[in-house]
Amino acid sequence: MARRNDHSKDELRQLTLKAVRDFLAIYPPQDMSLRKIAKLIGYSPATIINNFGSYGDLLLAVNAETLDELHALSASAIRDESHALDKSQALGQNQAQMALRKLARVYLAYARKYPYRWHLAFEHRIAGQTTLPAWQKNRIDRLFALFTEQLSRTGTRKSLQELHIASRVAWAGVHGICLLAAGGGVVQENNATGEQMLDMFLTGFLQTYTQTTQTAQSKMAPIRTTIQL
Amino acid sequence: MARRNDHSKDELRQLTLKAVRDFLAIYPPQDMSLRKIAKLIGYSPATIINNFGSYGDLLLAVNAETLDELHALSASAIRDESHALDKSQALGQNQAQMALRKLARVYLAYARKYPYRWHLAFEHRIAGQTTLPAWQKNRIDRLFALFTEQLSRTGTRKSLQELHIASRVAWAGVHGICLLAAGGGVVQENNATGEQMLDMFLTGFLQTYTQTTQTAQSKMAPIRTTIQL
DNA sequence: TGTTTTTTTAAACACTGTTTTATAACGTCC
DNA sequence: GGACGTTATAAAACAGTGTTTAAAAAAACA
Repeated sequence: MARRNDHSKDELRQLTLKAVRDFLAIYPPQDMSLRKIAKLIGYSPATIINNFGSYGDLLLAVNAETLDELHALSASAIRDESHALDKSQALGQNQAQMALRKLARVYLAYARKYPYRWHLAFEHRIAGQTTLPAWQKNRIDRLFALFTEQLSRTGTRKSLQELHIASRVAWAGVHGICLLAAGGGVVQENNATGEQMLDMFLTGFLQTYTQTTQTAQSKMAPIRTTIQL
Repeated sequence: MARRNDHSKDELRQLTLKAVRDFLAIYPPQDMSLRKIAKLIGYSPATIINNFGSYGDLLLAVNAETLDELHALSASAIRDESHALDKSQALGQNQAQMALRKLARVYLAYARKYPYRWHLAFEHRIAGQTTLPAWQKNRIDRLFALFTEQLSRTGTRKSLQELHIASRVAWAGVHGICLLAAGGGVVQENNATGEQMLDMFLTGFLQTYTQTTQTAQSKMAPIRTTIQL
């Protein structure tokens, strides 16, 4: 019940975050608890709450780390691909497509390597918190931006609106495939490899996206746009 | 503490399931609890556990209902589309494509109308249950099968393996887009409408899928297939 | 040294899902 | 009708959860 001064405030933060990371390397999020983490770092539950605000805020901090790590890996992968000179076709457009494929593969590799943390970052809802804080939303937007950048570099002339939508579609496809391939959730897929699925998706998507300048909906069949259940 | 006989065993099951459905029509899953549902139906928590096995099993039963409902709506939508005669091009291939678009829209409409139940069905992990029971996995497979059927009707000659993968890709894309459009999760998208995203995705996917018989990976660029983080 | 501030936690609180145990009602047999 | 076994129900206890309160000890400052 007394002051210990074993660690500074920031050291304790890092210590706690590492404990969570280590825990989630072995056990799923639903097996984790504030009290277990507290025992793991040798402090009381109240101490963690004093430092993070609440258990939910601790999870939010962990998710921020996860998103930062995923972003850093993706950004550097893209950078490598952009700087690599393509002798067969030295066109920036194909570099952008390559970068997009690489980006998707980094996503999948990350989801496979850290499935529990990956799941927590994307499907966790903070109890009682109806909307997530701005600094967290910015991290999500930064991930979308990676897709937007590469799509804009494909050389195809598109409206800003359409570029925006396309980047969301690209992200959604990659994310959905990672859900299947990384497993851990309700849905799972063992027969098909994630790489095959990613390739099939991106091939179809990029081919149509780069071959035309007209909007997608103008090409589509004229059926009623919304469905009443 | 005594026997009441107000409801039969099956009546009580239905009563409980309806209470959960009603609850999830207003409040998110993390706000729900066994005791709240018990109070809602006027029985004790132990009674629910006696009838379902555990709280997790109750959620599983609710998810089964959700998946059944989604399947039924999807199947009938496809049936309608298949029986509708297309005067402009009376080809079964285009009917299949139309059915696929309709299927995707039903998914989106359902995710929008029952967001909490939809989320619960696809992202819930039963605590302590490492793998979900076979009767639940069958329901998931039945949903995949709807995509497989329509893809096989597009007239394009594909190997069984490739058809299998393609149906997973189609499902993953639709699911990822529904995640974005139906919101409720960490990621959310308000600017782009779900319909636009679905159209863009399916247009690209179907165009490439139907235009060629060769495998997707043979067309793709020869880069290393896996990424080491 | 005495006072204030900061850090830490034990204990209490209001929850959670689950198990145990007791009891009241039902169906069945004599 | 009365006794018996079965079945349904719930109260209470249990182990766990995140959070709040209150107190105490160490550090910092006067």
